[in-house]
Amino acid sequence: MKIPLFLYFPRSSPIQHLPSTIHHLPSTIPHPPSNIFHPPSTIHHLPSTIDLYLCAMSRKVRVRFAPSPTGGLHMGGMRTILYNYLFARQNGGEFVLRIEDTDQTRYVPGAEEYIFECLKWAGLEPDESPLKPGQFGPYRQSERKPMYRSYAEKLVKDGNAYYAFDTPEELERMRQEFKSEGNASPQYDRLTRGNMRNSLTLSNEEVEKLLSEGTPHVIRIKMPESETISFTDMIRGEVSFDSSLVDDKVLLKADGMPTYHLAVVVDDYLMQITHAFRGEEWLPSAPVHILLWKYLFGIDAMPQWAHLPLILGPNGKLSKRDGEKYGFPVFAMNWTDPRTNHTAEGFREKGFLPEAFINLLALLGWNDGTDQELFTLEELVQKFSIDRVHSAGAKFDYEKAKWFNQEWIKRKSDAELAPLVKQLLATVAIAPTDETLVRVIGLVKERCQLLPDFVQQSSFFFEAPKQLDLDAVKPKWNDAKRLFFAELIRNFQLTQTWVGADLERNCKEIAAANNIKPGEVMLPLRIMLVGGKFGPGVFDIVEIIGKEETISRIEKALHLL
RNA sequence: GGCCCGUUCGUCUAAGGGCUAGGACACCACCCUUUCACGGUGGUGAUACGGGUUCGAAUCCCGUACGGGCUACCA
Repeated sequence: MKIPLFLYFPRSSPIQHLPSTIHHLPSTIPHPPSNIFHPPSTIHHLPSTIDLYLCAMSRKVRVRFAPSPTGGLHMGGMRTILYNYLFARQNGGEFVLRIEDTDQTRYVPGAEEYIFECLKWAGLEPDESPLKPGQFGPYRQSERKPMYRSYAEKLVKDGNAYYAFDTPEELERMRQEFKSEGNASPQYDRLTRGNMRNSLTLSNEEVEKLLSEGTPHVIRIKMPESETISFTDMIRGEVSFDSSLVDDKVLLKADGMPTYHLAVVVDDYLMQITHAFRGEEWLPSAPVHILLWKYLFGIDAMPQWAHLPLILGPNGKLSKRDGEKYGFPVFAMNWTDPRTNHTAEGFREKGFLPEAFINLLALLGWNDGTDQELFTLEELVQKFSIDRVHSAGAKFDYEKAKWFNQEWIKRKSDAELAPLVKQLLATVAIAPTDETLVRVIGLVKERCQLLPDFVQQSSFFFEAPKQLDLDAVKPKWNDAKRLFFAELIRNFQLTQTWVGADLERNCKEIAAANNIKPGEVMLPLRIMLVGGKFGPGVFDIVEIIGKEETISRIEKALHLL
């Protein structure tokens, strides 16, 4: 039986394994009255399955992908998009694309358009986006700037955040000062905030004065002294943090823009997001986001989180650099950095079919429990389930990725492939007729892993090979063979109907008459026509390239032998 | 360093207390093939380690080791 995904049942009861850190907490913790904050004595009261069910039932499923337009779209991001898309389609929900461009110093022209193009190529188009606004716009955070400040101010008013006036130099000095063996990177937190210039340490008058003078400042969350912050991740089950170990993250920057932490919570709320998928690298900042939900909108409104496992390269989180170093694409499409003009390879240009790309991405961390590995997007929509997503990171295997592509090339019809191959052949100035091209594709497609392989595998059908691998022929070349080929040419010249099977029979008869085994002349003939030791059956090639071209290539080769 | 997450063939993974630990990629061999592929058959190859719980542990618990992530007025 299939359980709709939004009825999420934790795999293990949260009560079974208390976090070990819980025992070390001081015993004098205040007990806040929320059901998601668990001082030791109330740890059992997680929201029940029924609560989650009721909460989810009342809302239409809405998910979002929120990239920051700073460069190429990583395959990990692409997989997050896929899972979002599948989840939305499967639950009759909506998939939103929101641009997280709150860091104006990292603005990269063209990056946003590039992301739209990736989605289009993969066929994972959002229901709402900057290009297709719904009723929750705007869909760029830079255009939502005015909304964030009031939420930050509310946090300050309620005592959950504070103004901080420290300059970058002062922050750096603090980090140096508190650096020790036991603490490699001191945080702005309960231990250090008392030494800094903020509305916690300054008098009200001073704060008012600084504010009215327009002194640059940020707003930071004030992490509680000692609470256990827990939530149930859709993939990992219960995860807990000790609030005293989390730093006072900046919520609103000096330029008035929110940081990711504030923006993601405010926007997810305003856009009525019900399920939030993101990479595992976000797990450590989850407690900040949970607290913000509690302070701002109530924990019941918070989406269910799923932190997806990372896609790993040969050494850790897969990076653009890995691709360059080991020769495989990391981005969905080619990305050229406008500043350096440097291009990083993409799956599209490398010759992957979007179907294959989606297929391999889906299987990186998920499977349906059977031996099936090839899935169409429609099948994935049917069969995907978030609780079959692995919690461990998956190392990317380019060899297997190519296998997926090869399988998809074989699955596609010759006619479907034709326009793609035609485009590729055009780059080497070959312009075949559609009819011939489709025939050729049928003969060579199972020899191609990547689309550009079609050029090597099919160009000799349309033009004589520029180089012949004569070294494969010369060692065993002799006068008997020379005579044979002379006779073969004569025979071909006299042949009226040009049918591969008949020609092959003739060829074998001539060989037999000259006391030559057919095998001895097949390879030389192939080299003469193809140039190398590859390609479909020799007489399939002979038939397609035709009488004149066949004879001409044999004659040309004979001069070289 | 601290916190968090993780650990089954080289890689992706199956097995939700009960078989000989299954499949796929890659690799090797053979078959098919007058080339290269496709296809077919077979093979090499894994439960990190140590303790528990249990009649029985890859599976549940604890510890250790190892791997990864985070530790910015970046996302």
